[in-house]
Amino acid sequence: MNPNRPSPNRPVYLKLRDQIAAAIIDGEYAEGAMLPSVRALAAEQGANPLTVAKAYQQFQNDGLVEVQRGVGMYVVTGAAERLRTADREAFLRTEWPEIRARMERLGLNPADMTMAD
Amino acid sequence: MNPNRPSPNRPVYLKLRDQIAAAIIDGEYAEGAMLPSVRALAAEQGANPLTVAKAYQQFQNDGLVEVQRGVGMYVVTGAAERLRTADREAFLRTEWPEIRARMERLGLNPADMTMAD
DNA sequence: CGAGGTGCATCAGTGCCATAATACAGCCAT
DNA sequence: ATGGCTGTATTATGGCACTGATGCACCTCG
Repeated sequence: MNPNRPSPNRPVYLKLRDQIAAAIIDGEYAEGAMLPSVRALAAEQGANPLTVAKAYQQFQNDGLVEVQRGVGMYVVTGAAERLRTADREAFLRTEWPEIRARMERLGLNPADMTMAD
Repeated sequence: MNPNRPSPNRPVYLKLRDQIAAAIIDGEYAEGAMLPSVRALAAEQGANPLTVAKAYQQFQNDGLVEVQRGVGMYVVTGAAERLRTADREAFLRTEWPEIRARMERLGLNPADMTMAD
């Protein structure tokens, strides 16, 4: 019935990526700490190690995690802050305008939206 | 770099569906009026007629448009209102909580978000 | 009746995603 | 040194969603 906006079949590696990013921002994966091995996280999430690796990859490309080959992947210091600010900017620039337009069309006002919906 | 939340490759038929829904809500496709033929809209949007048909299909399933075989598809009376209310409810129930959580994580507050940015 | 417009069904092709099974390369504690 | 843990590369395979092309059934109008 509804527009079903969030893509129905979000790829697993993207879900994992979001989930990991959230964990870093929240400090669940503390800076300097080693994040779960691809095999461990794969087993925990019921996914394939390669899929987890694919999710991890983007973070190392962005220099947010550091790979110590044969040891593990570690969260770089300052990763949480960098991640949050970059995320926020991207959100405001690309997502928010659409959301705002959508809400306006539906007769909703963000300013009126508090904890209670 | 960023989570890239809105699925990068949003399927065409979903984009069309959103676009059509918006047109109905805004009255651009008036109630009782016939909406563009699948071929016409396909040509205009540079898409495949089948893709447009797929976008239209959901509206007829929901009884928002009426098909006169061999003639065209017409917007049912009351479609705009029904569509908006259903959309709004769905938005508040499924999308908004996620958006709110996401904003909170990024240190944003909907109440502070006005027309600016 | 015939031409041109409708929606709709069918089949096939394409690309991304996820999985699997190995194998390799590096590090570390025992 | 050896076993066990890391990440990584390779190749192959299956599934699924999306797209594309064609043809058919139906209606309207002249």
